[in-house]
Amino acid sequence: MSNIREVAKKAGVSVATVSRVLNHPESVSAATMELVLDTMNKMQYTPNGFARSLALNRSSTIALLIPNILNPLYPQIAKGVEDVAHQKGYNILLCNTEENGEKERDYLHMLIEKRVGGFILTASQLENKDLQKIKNQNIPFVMIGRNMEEIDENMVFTDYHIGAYEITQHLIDVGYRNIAHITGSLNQIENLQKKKGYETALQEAGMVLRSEYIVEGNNEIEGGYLGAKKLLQLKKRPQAIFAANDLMAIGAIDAIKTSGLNVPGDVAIVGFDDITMASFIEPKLTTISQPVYKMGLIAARLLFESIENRQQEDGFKQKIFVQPKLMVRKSCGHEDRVREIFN
Amino acid sequence: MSNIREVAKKAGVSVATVSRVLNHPESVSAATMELVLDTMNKMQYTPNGFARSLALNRSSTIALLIPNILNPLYPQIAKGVEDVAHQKGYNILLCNTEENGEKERDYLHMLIEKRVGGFILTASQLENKDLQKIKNQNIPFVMIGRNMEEIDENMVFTDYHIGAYEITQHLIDVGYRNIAHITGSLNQIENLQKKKGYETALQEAGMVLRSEYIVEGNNEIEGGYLGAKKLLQLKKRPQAIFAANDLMAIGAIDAIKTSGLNVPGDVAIVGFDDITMASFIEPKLTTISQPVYKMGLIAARLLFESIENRQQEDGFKQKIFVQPKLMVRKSCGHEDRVREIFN
DNA sequence: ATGAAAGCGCTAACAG
DNA sequence: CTGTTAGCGCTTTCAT
Repeated sequence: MSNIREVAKKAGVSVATVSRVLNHPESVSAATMELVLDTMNKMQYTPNGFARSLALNRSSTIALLIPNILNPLYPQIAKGVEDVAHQKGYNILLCNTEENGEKERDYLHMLIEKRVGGFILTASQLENKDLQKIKNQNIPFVMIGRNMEEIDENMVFTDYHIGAYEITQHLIDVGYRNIAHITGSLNQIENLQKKKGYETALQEAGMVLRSEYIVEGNNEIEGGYLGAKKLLQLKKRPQAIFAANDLMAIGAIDAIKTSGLNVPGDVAIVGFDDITMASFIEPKLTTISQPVYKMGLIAARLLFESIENRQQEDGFKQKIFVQPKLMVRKSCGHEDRVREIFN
Repeated sequence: MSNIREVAKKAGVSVATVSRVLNHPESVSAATMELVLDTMNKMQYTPNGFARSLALNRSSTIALLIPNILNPLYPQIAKGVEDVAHQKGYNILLCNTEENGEKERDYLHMLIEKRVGGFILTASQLENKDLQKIKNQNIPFVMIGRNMEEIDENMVFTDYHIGAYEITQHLIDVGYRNIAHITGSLNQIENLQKKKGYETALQEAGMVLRSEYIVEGNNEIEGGYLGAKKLLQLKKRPQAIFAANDLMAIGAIDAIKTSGLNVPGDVAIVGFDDITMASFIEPKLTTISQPVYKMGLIAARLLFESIENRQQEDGFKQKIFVQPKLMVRKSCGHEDRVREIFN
């Protein structure tokens, strides 16, 4: 693997000149230019990025931390981030944290050593102390998905509380009285917020909260399946279930079907996220949509803004709020109920 | 951001010693060890990975190139790769090539400059010339998914031809005579192989190939939808459709349903890949399963093997063949047909 | 327009 | 067990 010195020697110029044709082509005569380019080609020279980054003290890679790449939500975010990163000539270091704070912290250190240009933290479990570490190293970052009122950083998020509130409200509007909730992992703040939204909606409607109607899932299809099975065994079977994400909703639908019951006839199901598959399962899933691809785009743009202006007294932090949106489809039994009522 | 020299000075030792506590802790006295560790902490020192990689001439990151992160197949592969990479203390540079040879080649250059430790190329469109470039730089790589008989490199793949042959065969066995095929993008070799498998099965069964029964899709849900719509308009509507991947199969099912027809009653559908959702759509999808997560694992292990033995006269290349497996579920109408025949 | 040389932060001989 | 020092390959000032 040849280096800049060998190229310089072979071309009969100085290393500075070779460096210049790469970085400041305008400052090199046409003849030299061609000569150097030519010998680079002949020698199959590829500049060494490490040396370059070391000299320049900056890299062209950013890090993307996501909790679970197998949840279709996150590839969409990744796509958004990738689209702008690639356009900026950056690469992405992908880290799958598996919703594990330890692993996430682990990655954090590796990435700081790698001197990434910035971080995008998705549904991060990092604590203030960890974030402080990033800031101490003066590495810009933006958070996606989690609204932490108390910290003043770049973030783009939707309000989980409101989303959960709205969809529960919708279930109430349709006419259900006994509404259960399969939560996500309750050590994640957004799942607490969703649970809160669910509870608030119920309370405002003057309904009692029944603790047996709240079961904890694990954010995966299987958790939804298990949760629904548990709910089906209750003496007083719920009429509707709000699953904290679409994956669990899909699992819940599966559980209900395999129990010989009908969705939404016997039990209505709604989810959260609006992953692509939500529109393709049977019945089509009523859910809360967040524009995740866009959120990825926005977060990445925000990040590059910070990267490009890092020298400045760190500018204003932005909190970008994205409106969650109720998508009424079939699984909530909206139409059926409406018909029933008017009969 | 402090560096090794400052730490050394503050701790009153040499830079070599500081370096040693990081890289060869066994060769440092306990007292010095603690002292140095302590001042590192105090100064919030994080070693500079660039400098390290430059001095060592090796990095701890590998690159993963995938065609489309939005196709759930690839996150599974990524998970497999990530699992072993993380265990080895490596990070992953993720590149989404969008099935675009240009973009892939683009990434290739960036990654070579970044001196990644190795490449995992998934369903790559790279030509021999490009691969040669990687080899010239002496960077190990392994290919996933595509069996290129003619080149002698590490690869793990399933046989697309056989898979397509088998599932078409199964359609024939069930009793269908008019079997259509929605292909993937035909500029990708695996889709040519699948098409070939479909054709071979038909021919061996003594059936005629009808060109109007072959329509080209784009590997996405939408392509399957459009393809199926087109097929439904044919004078002689096919009884069964083999879609070249599950995403398109899902699109095709949607198209048939929205046309007021029934799957598999009116038209049977089968896919390829066995993505998670294949078991959750209605009817459950008959498809060909490839153990993609495992393939990711295997590929990554293979890669690390090459990385760790790179100095040796490059060892044997391995071609690991993974058996595709027919998953018979509902969408092919197997049971219905069997019943019909025995009535 | 070009060259000489310092320096980015680290590792690993080599010497003690 | 520890220190001195020569690189690793590149960019950039400072001369010319």
